[in-house]
Amino acid sequence: MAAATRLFSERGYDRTSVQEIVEAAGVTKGALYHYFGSKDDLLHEIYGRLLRLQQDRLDGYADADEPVEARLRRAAADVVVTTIDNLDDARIFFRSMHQLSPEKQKQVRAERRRYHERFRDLVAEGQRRGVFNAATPPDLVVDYHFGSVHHLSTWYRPDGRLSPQEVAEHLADLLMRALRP
Amino acid sequence: MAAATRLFSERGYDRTSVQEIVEAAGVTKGALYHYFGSKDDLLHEIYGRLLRLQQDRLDGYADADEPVEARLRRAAADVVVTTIDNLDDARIFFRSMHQLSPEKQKQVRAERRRYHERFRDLVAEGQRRGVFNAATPPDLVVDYHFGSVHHLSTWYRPDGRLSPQEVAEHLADLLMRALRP
Amino acid sequence: MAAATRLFSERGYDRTSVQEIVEAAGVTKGALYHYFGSKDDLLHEIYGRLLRLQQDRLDGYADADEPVEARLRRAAADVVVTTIDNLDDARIFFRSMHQLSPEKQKQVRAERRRYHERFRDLVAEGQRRGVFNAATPPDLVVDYHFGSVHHLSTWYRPDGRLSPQEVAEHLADLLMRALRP
Amino acid sequence: MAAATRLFSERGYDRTSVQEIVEAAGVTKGALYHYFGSKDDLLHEIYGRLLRLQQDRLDGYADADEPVEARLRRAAADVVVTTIDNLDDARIFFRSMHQLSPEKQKQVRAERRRYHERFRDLVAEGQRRGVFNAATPPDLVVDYHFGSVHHLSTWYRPDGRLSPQEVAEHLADLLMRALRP
DNA sequence: AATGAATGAGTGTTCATTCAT
DNA sequence: AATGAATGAACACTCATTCAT
Repeated sequence: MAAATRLFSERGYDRTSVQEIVEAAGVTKGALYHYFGSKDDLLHEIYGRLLRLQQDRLDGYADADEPVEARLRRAAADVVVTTIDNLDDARIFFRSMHQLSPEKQKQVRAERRRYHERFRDLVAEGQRRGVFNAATPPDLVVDYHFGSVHHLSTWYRPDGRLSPQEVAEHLADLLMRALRP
Repeated sequence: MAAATRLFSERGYDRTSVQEIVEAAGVTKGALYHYFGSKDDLLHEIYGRLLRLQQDRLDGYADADEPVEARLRRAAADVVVTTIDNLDDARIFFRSMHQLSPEKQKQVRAERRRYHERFRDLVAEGQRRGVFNAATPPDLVVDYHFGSVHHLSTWYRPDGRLSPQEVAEHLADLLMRALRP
Repeated sequence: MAAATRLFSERGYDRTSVQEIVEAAGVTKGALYHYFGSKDDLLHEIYGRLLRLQQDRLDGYADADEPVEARLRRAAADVVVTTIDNLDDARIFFRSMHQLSPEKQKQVRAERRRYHERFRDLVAEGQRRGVFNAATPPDLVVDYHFGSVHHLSTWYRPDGRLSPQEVAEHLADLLMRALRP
Repeated sequence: MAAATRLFSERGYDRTSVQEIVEAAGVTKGALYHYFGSKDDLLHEIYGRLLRLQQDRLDGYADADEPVEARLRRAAADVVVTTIDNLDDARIFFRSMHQLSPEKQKQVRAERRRYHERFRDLVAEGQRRGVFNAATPPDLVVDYHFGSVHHLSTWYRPDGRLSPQEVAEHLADLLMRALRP
């Protein structure tokens, strides 16, 4: 999976052959197919790994005993750091969704929706409580923020000027300022 | 090109065969290759078309004789509308960049950088004049906004609740609020 | 024809496309097909040109009023010089015969046989007269010599140490020595 | 390889499709490409096979404990027999060299040069010892002889009047006579 | 558990030739 | 006389997957 993740991220799912994966991993095709039913399965596992990770972290922040502003801010910043820390997974996630088989795509979409909704509920809660500006539909706020998270895999370079934490702080600041009443 | 655009957007560049394109377009392979040097060339043309369109529109707004807040707001909203109006192109743009040949990719990146810089200069100008919050590096502000534009091709549905203009107003509002001093 | 000759010699007949020929010649496909019925025709013309040239020269030497040794020697040396002077044609000749259409191949073979026979008759005449060693069948002597002529297109370089005349003298010497009684 | 050899010899390398090879061999394309990296590879293997065979035989004769005249004569005759015995390989060799990829061509040329040099050294040795005529540069002598060997694939027919051994004796005689002091 | 030879349908691309203009 | 768009069959090669061992 590590080999597949690196290769999928580098050249894209369709441009990576099973032969290249097994060579990079130092195993044989037979062995790969013994553990994964298909190439598509490999991709699905990568999706699952990232989705579980992000969901767990979001749940942790959302359930915390803090004001909603603090909870949203932490969650918004954390997803940035986690995405940068798993940039290969993230790049695959946003680029290769349509290359999953329809049924697996459906499943991934469902998990992603759960994630989106949890995040949206934080926004909606803040709007209800009057601590956030209610002019924008909360779904749109979430898409606004996650667009920028998604976009990280396009422009972020580990050797750039800003650390993951700094980027996370800036992006969380932008979100929180956009939500000021 | 219309047939190719639709198919690339639907199933992705690598999943679309030249055979499918020519069948959808009602021409023969020979005819296609008479006008386009390669499949990659087709993709490049689609990129060029969208890039020119967006650049022209941005230039129009940036050069206008208005306060910088108004110019940035109009540009930020317009790119949303234009993206939604060309959602197939946009989906291809964000998904298939890495499937372009390296030299064409370089060229596209250069044009995209020009676009980014023009937009960034508006942000920087507002920050210099003190009408925008200067806490966030202007490049990051641009990536924040364009992340959400990029993301549109993932979630926006023409039959959804919000019209392109409404989405554009909301997203531009979010940006302007995030930039309030 | 000059463009085609150069290209056929450089990359071989099958590796040269009609498109490349017309581009090199600065004409269009339509124009080429106006004057030549097919690509194969072009090749045939090149064959014809060289065959006529060599046959004319051989006839000139064979008909001369000299002892047979002198006539053979001159003919043997001259074909070397003429081949080197038309090395592109010669390379095409020996390499691409099998790429001619069957009927054109037949025709070329017939002309070549005439050429071979004329040369062979000189050898046979010398053997009858007792000035040449008669141990070797004259056809074989001709193939021996023409093998080396054929081979020139493989190894001869215009910038090499030996001039065409020097090579010709050496090869004619070898032949004449091999024919000493 | 047997199927490929026959087909390449019959219709030429470029005129033989991989499809035809696999059909003649009774295997599938996939199977062929499992063992050979490319069509070019197949050709290269055929070259290698003939080159190794000829080099081994030449080395055997050149290293023998005999006067140089005898060693050269045997080598010169043997290459004729071996060439006739492998006439398909030989025809491919002389006709299709330029269809090999540049780097493989380079390699083949290098091996061929080794072969040429070994042969040439026998000629030079005889010239030094005074048993051969020294008027002709030894490289040219070798090209003279190998031209005729090369040429065999053009004219020799197994059902002709002369057996391989007879042809070999005649051609070796011609060479030895040409080299008499 | 693991191998790797084999499959067969599919890929993007090329090309000599034609023909309406 | 000349154009160049169009054809359509062919090309070398790839690849996810299977399966006997």
